[in-house]
Amino acid sequence: MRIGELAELTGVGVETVRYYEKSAMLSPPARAPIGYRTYGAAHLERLSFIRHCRALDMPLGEVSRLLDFLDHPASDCGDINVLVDDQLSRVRARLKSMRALEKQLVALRKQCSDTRATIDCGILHELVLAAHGEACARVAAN
Amino acid sequence: MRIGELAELTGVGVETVRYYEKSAMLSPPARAPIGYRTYGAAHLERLSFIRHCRALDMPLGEVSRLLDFLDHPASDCGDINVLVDDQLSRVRARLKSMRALEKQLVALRKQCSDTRATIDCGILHELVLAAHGEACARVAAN
DNA sequence: TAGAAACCATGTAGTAACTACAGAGTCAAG
DNA sequence: CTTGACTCTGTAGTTACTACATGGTTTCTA
Repeated sequence: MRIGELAELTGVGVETVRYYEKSAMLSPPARAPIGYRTYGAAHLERLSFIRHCRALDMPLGEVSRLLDFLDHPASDCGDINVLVDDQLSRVRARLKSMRALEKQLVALRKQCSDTRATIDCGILHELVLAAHGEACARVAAN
Repeated sequence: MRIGELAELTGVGVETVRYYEKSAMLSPPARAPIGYRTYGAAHLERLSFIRHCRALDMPLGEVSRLLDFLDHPASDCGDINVLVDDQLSRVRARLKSMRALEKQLVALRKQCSDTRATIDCGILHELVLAAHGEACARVAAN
């Protein structure tokens, strides 16, 4: 299988596959006499694994650690639990701040529902006021 | 006010202030005879505005557009509404995928609650199987 | 008043995870 | 036989910062 086919099957770009190889996520494949990369089923599995983890929003560094565990089946898996727990708390923290964000944006959007001059736009007013308030709070805190 | 004070008041790093200047988010300030940047209240307001928008997770490009609106108060504000709506849908899309993500991670975490050999780790098994399944689905789809 | 700590300046390079070329070689189809 | 699609390498761009390296200035302390 050449790089284009592998990329298609896994839904990533060709450049990304080469990038993964360069950053040691994928082992260098065999080469056809002419120099073209030649992949087999093992590479397909490994690349799918990487993409699945990335879909879970894991940083490549953590995916790399998981791959190490896969390559050393005798090792203890306690660290895997920790890794997943960490990922889960990152996701939850992010989720929390995104929810707050959504609320703020909805409130902001309510400030201006029709088209008028910028100078009268409730959204812009609101943003300026909020920013001003934050700056003052900081000044007062010092 | 020198750069350090401005940075402190707005809660950003000194380097970040210089970065904003370089990328034209902040206009170049006056300079003391010795070359030090000298800021006034206007810069403080503007930087606070930028940080507030960034806290709403807006890309700098959009913040820059909002600043343009601020600088041209006579313009029509319809585009501001669109901008905020776009930001809101980005946030909501992200929120949706994060929620799905959390579910998957929780399910994953359940696969392995105690320490055992990596080869028996339910999490790793699950990840491998899921990745395998995705790859097969893609192959079948073609 | 000397010296150290803290501040400021510029410019460059690093981060994450790709993405987008430029320039050149190879291959299959019409 | 040429056109288009594919591949190769290497470099540079993206976002929003952050971290030096190197050198000048100010301010505090002994």
